[in-house]
Amino acid sequence: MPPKVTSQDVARAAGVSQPTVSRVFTPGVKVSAALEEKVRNAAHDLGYRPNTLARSLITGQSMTIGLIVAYLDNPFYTEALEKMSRTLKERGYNIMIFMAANHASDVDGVVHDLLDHQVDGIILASVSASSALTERLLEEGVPLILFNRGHSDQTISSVTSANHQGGRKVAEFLIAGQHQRIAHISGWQGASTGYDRCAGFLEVMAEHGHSAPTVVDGLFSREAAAAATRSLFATSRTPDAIFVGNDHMAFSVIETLQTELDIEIGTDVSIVGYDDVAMSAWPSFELTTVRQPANRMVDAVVDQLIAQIEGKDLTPKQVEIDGPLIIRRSARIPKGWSE
Amino acid sequence: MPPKVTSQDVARAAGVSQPTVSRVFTPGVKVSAALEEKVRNAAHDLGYRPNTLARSLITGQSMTIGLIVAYLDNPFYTEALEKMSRTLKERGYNIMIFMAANHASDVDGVVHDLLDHQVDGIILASVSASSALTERLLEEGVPLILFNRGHSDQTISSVTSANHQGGRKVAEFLIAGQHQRIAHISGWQGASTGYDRCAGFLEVMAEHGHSAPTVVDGLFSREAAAAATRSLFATSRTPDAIFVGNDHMAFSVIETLQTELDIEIGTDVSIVGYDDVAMSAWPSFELTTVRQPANRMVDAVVDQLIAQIEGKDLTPKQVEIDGPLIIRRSARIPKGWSE
DNA sequence: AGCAGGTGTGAATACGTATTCAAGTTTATT
DNA sequence: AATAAACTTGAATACGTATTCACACCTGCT
Repeated sequence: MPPKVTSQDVARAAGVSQPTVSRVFTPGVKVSAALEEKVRNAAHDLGYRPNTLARSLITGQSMTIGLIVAYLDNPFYTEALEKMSRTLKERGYNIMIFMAANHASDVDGVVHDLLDHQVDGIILASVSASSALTERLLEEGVPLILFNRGHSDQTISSVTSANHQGGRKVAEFLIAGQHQRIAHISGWQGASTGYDRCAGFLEVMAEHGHSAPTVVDGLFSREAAAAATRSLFATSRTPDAIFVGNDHMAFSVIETLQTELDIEIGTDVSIVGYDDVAMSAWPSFELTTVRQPANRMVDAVVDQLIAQIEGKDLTPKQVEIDGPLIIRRSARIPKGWSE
Repeated sequence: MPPKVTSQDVARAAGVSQPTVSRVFTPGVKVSAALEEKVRNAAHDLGYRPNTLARSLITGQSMTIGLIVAYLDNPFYTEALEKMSRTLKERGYNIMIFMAANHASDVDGVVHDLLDHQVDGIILASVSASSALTERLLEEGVPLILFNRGHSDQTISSVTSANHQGGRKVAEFLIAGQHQRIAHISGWQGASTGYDRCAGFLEVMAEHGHSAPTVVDGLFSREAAAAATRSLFATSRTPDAIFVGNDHMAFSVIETLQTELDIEIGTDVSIVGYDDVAMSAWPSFELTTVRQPANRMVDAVVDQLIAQIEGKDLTPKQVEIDGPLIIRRSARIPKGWSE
């Protein structure tokens, strides 16, 4: 194992000083063409590459973003993860990733790990943070953004889709479709995404005189959603439409209806989901759903985070990105609405 | 933004020297109980946490593993990713992650990024490395392991399932089921996983006198697999069984058969996949498939990688982990085989 | 009491780089 | 041609920690 080659070694080989080597590899710093040539040649011959750790230690910039993510079984997050990785890499940042159970205590511990590694910023994908934690981060000057999760107090930045508006769209669509008994298997009510979609949905329902539709919490889980489905159909007044809090649960609902209850989707019962993950377009599901534009959401997170890092402007900002209702076969289509 | 609190600050506050503070936070180093108490109190009061960058710079251990992954749309890899994250964290390591297109050139660039960050080891999940790259890593003393991909020359470590054996199992199962026209939509033949499964399958077919069954490369892609399915059924001699190179493609094959060709799965045609991802057990698919034990494979990669890091023993090792055939409804069950 | 051996601590240094500062060199200006 | 201004470069230093080394201290032995 040969000793690592350092900027000193390159300097010696090129007959210049160590700072000159450093300057050659620091963008935006001028070095005469002659010396630059010599340094680059020497560096190439020796196989020199700058040590990022040493660089970060002195600049205070690690060029690393901490990413904490839960629910990786939901393909929406893997799509987002992939996009984040590409986008951040394009902008020169690396990702240090952790999976977290959704307990706040767990998240706190992981965030401290990230801080120890001097990350320049933190993205929380579908997990929330304790306020003790966000205060600490504010002190430390490390920006934090929630991805696909809002926060009650406005002191913390987030990027979500327009969940309230999306819930409204679904209710309007189902009501226009002449459905009489519309139920909702919601996302986890402890999460803003689950709560806001539900609230928007209920708002429109009330506006149209559908008082107190049945709502069951599906907890963003396939199993809970299947159980909720069974409970909805164990009563006398069975639904003719179900708005499901995300696609991941909707697939489970569809399968439960088809397999266990022999109910036909799109005719006997209309199903509408939320997210528009790739699987929603699969022939097995053909799921009508509200699109969360993962690409634009990721761009927004990255833009906002980097702006905060480089601008040192930590004023929180809540971004909501609107998405259309994507109409497929899983729900009856109202007259005059196009597929 | 308050200045970062360093070990110097803690030393001053506790009335000791900086090295003493360092020793308190370095496991396996003795400090008298009295001083340790004072240091821990001062550290707690000031909110001190050691700077991992500075520590890594001097120890030469970043406690970070580089992970490069492709095909994140295949749930097998997200399951593995989740497990890797948890396992590595338990053992004190962090993950720096990159998504890579499957071009070798792309991978080389990313690996250099990782080396610049002084990662202690590298895992390549379903991507392969150029030999120029592996030589460089060997020089550098940074261990590399391939996950779910083998390599022709034996100089590089890998963890895979027993793909050849798995391909054999499928062929034996389908032949025992009295299938007459068995075809194979293979995984990408440029990848060892795709190739080995195919080879094992063909071997058994030949042993039983089925000469030259139809094989089409599905490239691990849903679209290519759907196209392959159509081409198989565009001929006069249509298959009564298809071995598909992984589950991800198998779902696409099943949907194409059901939706476009109105063929019933498990009766008209038997489908067998490979991986046993969670989705295979979904009621919509009920896919018979060879299980790749993701947990055990991840444990093997992590064990092997850490052994190489800590033992500095870089002798390559190829690990193969056997997995059972999981029998479900997507393929006719031979007499005497239990579901 | 005297000395060998062990233990805990601080001073000094190292890790590999970016940056400040002063000195040296070139270019522009009158 | 002389001086001011602009630009390059190297010496020295800083980042925050872990580790070597020497020293002082305490223990247990003859």
